[in-house]
Amino acid sequence: MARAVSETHGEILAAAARRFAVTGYRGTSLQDIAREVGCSKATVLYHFANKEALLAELMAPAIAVLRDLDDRLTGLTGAAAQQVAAVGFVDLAVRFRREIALLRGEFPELLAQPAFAHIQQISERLRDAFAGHSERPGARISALVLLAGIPEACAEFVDVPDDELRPALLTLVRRAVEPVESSLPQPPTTEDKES
Amino acid sequence: MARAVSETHGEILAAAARRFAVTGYRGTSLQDIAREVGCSKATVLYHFANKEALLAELMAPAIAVLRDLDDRLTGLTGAAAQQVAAVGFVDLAVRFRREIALLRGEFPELLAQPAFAHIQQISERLRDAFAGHSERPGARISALVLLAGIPEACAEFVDVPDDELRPALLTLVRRAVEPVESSLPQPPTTEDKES
DNA sequence: TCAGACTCTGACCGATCGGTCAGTTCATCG
DNA sequence: CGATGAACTGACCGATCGGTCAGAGTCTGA
Repeated sequence: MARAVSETHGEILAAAARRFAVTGYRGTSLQDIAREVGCSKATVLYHFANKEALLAELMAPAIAVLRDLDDRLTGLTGAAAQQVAAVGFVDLAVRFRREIALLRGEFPELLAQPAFAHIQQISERLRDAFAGHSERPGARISALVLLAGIPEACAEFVDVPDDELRPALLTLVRRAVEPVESSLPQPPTTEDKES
Repeated sequence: MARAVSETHGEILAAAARRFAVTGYRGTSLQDIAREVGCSKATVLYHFANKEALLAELMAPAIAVLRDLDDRLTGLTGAAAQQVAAVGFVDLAVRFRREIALLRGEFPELLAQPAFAHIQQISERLRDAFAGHSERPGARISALVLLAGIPEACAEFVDVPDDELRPALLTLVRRAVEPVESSLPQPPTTEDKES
């Protein structure tokens, strides 16, 4: 009955994604996943060190893109940071909205897990960029509303095609974001916004 | 050692609020709450039928206001509905942001509990109103971003005073919301928006 | 004084959780 | 053929969960 290793590994991963999307991470037991695959719980733990490793592998691509966005943000300030953050984050949320849907509302406690320790800091820098590094409360509040609301909307509209969801979100962001006062006379370097 | 009933009852409620705010609803056990009060777990369950009843009593005031908003929304369409929904929802989120913070990201599964069965429907009607009852995807997407993001922002900025948070959010909503085409020539009846 | 109601508790329950482990099956290869 | 190692499993573990229950302590009013 032993299948090729990669086969079962992938099946477990797919089953986990399906179950997490329905009942959430905490609400899904290893037994549930095993039942869906048609193997024993011990088999799941043979292929993955623990439950957290299963989630980490599922989220790895999305996290890689998030880190890349964080890198592209370093050094940018004001309107330039706003622009890169907005385009990058909307793109990220749209592309990985299925992964986001898996975690529906479990981000806070999930981020506390060792595997996602750095995500917290990245999201704080992203929020700063969204606010154009402004200290004005209005700017920071708008930034957080968008950063929290966009993933939620992406997870909800899983079936809306990318090229409909993305422009709608970008239009919303442009309208909603507080225009930042150019404290530094910074030329709008929009050259790398589509890299 | 027996205290007055209302005293212990209130202490348990306060302790639960404190613990829920830190570790979330699911992440807080009845034992945790009992430890914080300085009584036994059985005492907690003497004063409250079960864990869900504890949460329900904690959220009761917020839910009452939400139902009231829902009532005021019935019959309204287009821009009028948008206006009432925006002002009402922002006010609700600001006033009860401590209660919202308790549940940080646990809304989806919490709403599945019997005690909150009707909330799901109310929030759907609220989303419709935010979108001005428009079917345009852009309008519906913006509505969901705001409806999901505003509570999150309110929970995050617990320490920002009301009269700073509220106008910032209202400004954001006015900028972000898609202006609805007045399909019905409806006079802007804003008379009851501040009742 | 005493019955009954109220408040509170320790001990216990069944269920479920993530995770471990010894051992079985089986394909591959020297 | 026999040895090896990867794939897989059932049985089991300790911990924790929400919840139950019989009974102890205390107060009150007839």
